Amino acid sequence: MKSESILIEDCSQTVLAINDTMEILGGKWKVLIIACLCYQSMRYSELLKKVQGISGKMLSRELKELEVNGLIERNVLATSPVSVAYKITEYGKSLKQLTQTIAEWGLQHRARILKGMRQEKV
Amino acid sequence: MKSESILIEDCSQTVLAINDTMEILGGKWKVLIIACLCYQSMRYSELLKKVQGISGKMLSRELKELEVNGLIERNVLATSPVSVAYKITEYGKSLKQLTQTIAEWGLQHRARILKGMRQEKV
DNA sequence: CAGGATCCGGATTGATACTG
DNA sequence: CAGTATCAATCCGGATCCTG
Repeated sequence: MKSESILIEDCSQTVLAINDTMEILGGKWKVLIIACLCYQSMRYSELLKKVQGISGKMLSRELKELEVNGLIERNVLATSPVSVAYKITEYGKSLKQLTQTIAEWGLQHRARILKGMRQEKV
Repeated sequence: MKSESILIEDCSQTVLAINDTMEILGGKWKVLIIACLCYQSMRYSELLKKVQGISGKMLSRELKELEVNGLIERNVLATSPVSVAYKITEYGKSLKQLTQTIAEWGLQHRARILKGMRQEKV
């Protein structure tokens, strides 16, 4: 019941809210793509390298969905063979905190694993 | 190499870190389950109701994985027909921030949609 | 280079029935 | 109540080929 950040007090509300987010960011790749684009705009081929393991098909599919949802912007550049730059929108930037939180937890988790999981304070 | 909050400066590092998190929280349900259990311990049947849409099979499977990863704890209660209480562990609580961030974004997103998406500041 | 179309195997998940 | 087992449908996603 804090004010500040909207903090939801009800569990059911939280479930609904999380589902909403999931609908947009669900799947295996969207968060990764957003995270990358939060660092800098990239072209298709660059993303293909950065987002480890994604296939071309998946990448274009996910990019399209993100674009539809207004999280990223697509710009075709009139270069020699044609290149396409993807950049995050202002709205998309609202996800930066989220991606960072996820990444940070991942780091901490890894650190914990490497430490051999000592001090299990369960 | 900052101290404080580990803030990752490299995009590739972020991708790896996010993948680590995904391995633990991937799928459609784990975040929801964790979020619920962050509010209070619950029994199987309670979770089944709270986590809208999940099937019994999925619920028990996900719970098992979360338990293996040390995020939740399972306690069989010697009640009449037998009930099982699930509670979050200390380690699991480290995900609370994450679930809240996700939920808050979902709320904001919904608010934005309802507003008819005015002021598209793209 | 960007990305659509197609084919296809494997992973996910739901329904249902069953157990302790 | 808290699961497990089985079957079947679906979806995910990779490989490959093709276009502009």
